[in-house]
Amino acid sequence: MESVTIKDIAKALNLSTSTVSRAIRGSYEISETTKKLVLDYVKKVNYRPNPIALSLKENKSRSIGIIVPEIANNFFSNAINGAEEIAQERGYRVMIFQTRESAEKEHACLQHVLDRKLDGVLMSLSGNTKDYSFLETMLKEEFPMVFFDRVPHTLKANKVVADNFQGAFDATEHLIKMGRKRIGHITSPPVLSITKERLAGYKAALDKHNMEYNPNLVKYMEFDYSIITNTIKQLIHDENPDALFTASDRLALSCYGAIKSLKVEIPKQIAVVGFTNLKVADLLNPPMTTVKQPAFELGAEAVNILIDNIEGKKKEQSYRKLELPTQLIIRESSDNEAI
Amino acid sequence: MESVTIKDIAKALNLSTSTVSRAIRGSYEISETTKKLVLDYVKKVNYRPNPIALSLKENKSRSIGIIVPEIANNFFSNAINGAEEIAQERGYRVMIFQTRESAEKEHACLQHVLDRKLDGVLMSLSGNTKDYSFLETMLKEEFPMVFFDRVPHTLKANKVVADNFQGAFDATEHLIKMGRKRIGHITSPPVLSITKERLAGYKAALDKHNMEYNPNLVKYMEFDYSIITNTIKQLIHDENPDALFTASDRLALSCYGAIKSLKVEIPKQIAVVGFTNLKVADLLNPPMTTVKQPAFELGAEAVNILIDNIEGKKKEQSYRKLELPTQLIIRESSDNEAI
DNA sequence: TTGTATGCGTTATCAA
DNA sequence: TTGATAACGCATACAA
Repeated sequence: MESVTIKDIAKALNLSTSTVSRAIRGSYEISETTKKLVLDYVKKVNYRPNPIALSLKENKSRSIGIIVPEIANNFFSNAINGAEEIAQERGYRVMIFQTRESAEKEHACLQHVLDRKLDGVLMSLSGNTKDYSFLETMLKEEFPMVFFDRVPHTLKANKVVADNFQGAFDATEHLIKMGRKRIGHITSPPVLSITKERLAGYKAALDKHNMEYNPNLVKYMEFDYSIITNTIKQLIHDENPDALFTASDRLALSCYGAIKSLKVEIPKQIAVVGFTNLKVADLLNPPMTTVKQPAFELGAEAVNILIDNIEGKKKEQSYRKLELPTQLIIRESSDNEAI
Repeated sequence: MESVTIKDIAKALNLSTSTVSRAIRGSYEISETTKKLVLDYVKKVNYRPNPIALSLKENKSRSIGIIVPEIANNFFSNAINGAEEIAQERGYRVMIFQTRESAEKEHACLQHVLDRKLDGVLMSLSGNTKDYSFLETMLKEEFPMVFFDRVPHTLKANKVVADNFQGAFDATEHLIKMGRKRIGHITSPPVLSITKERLAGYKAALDKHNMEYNPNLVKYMEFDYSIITNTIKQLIHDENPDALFTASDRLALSCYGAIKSLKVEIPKQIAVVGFTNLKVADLLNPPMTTVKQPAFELGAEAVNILIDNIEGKKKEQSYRKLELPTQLIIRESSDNEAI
């Protein structure tokens, strides 16, 4: 796949490379006739500027990176879709990276973003990232960066998140109003911002309704499937919860699986509420009550802020934190009618 | 984020850039002492070679592209995971692109792959790609390329697919053995290879059991959700099928939705069999019988062939077609016990 | 063993 | 208005 270069064009047209370049870039310091001559030829041979050469020269790429823990996850892939759509509109390419929940891989991805001279990065932290020092350095050097969903709570940076507190609050309060007394909370690793915020919402709802917070009812989960199911079973066995509020789609599905395998009935014995935007929530057995997150919008808003940042539209080092509303969608898995 | 270059190192160490370059690349034509000197300094300042400069010089990137119709699709994201894992093992980076089922976007992605000097590309065709001429050109120019899942059936090329014929045959025969008489087939656009192969399997099973093929029971679907549900409802109304075999996870979920909204019971009135590897199939109401595709393995095998190709291990222009087995997983949605 | 010079594709600067 | 040249970071052919 040999590609035509400016040099080829110059040779063919008996011009210098600079003239050709000028014609292509639409510089005004050039005669209309030459310009037309070049442009016609360009079209004819389907010349395409070499983005690698441009990147080398300009030290930028008109591309942004998106780093997520896992693309085989509807929330993240939808967020990516939102981001990509806006990025494209605004003339940027997108490079997608996944960390598979590994802090090392995350670091490698960031390095790659820098090495490839990407203009900025959108990221959601891995479940094992404890050390923010590299992120801090990048922020200090003013590398354009926006965090979404799983954000580093101790760092000053642009952040776009769902209203995790309110979402968790609504879900928990709903369960309380449905008469549930022992509400378990299955959640993500404690380092993540979403974990803390959702736990806070859960606690606040309990508190409002004068229910005691019982730490035994809260389980933090790593990303190992086999352990997850067993832990949930153990929790059900030990603590006899009458409801489970989970902090993610993945976990909610694991709950369904664990509960089913115990021959326990949803919602009769245990109600389940997820935190997700899974398309299938409605088709599960029973249909799952869930806190809907605006994944697409999250990605879209985040990339808008990022590109504003890249293009210097930020107001002198002020960081934006955007919080998008969640929505509780009530279905049978938490519905007392079904009891 | 200013990065250290070879020139910086040379200056700091009072050496020439070529010496530094040689030390880093481990050339042997260099004294051990200088080598150590350079390498130590390299480590100290955390020098990282500029991949852009390398790409410009070498006209390759040690990166491959993966073009899929949609990443928010479990089958494709799992295939990507398989591909990425192997690619990384073999020292290649992966760039992910999605076409959103648009032939134009697909062409743009391919152009980008070429412009960015990626070393090869793994691709699954969009549902609207009718014109293979560009692909043909790329193949003729021997650009390393492997198709997977949705492959161009008229083109000589490397292909990795699931055994779609057998999978569809097994699914249909299973329904027949369960006593179903009017088996509908909801499938993807007719241009796709998977559509043709799965239809052939469906027909072959009917034929084997002396059942007449009725074209009215087959519906080809584009990628517009709203229409899909209505068409399925219409089919049920017009043709009164007692089973639906769908050619994808997405379509199977739409069937569930449509059937539910008609207050028809699965599998009592209509059995459903999907073609998918959806994790949730087991948790649906009722659990869904499905033809499992080895998505991860598909991606992994495809990338292996691709990299063999890139590294010149291919046997003089012979194309490989790999067909991976599928597996029918029987659950309640097609089970007569439940009737 | 080390250094110098060149080129990859492009644009900016300066000269003509 | 056009052309020659340098530079971006790197590897390498060639010279020393």
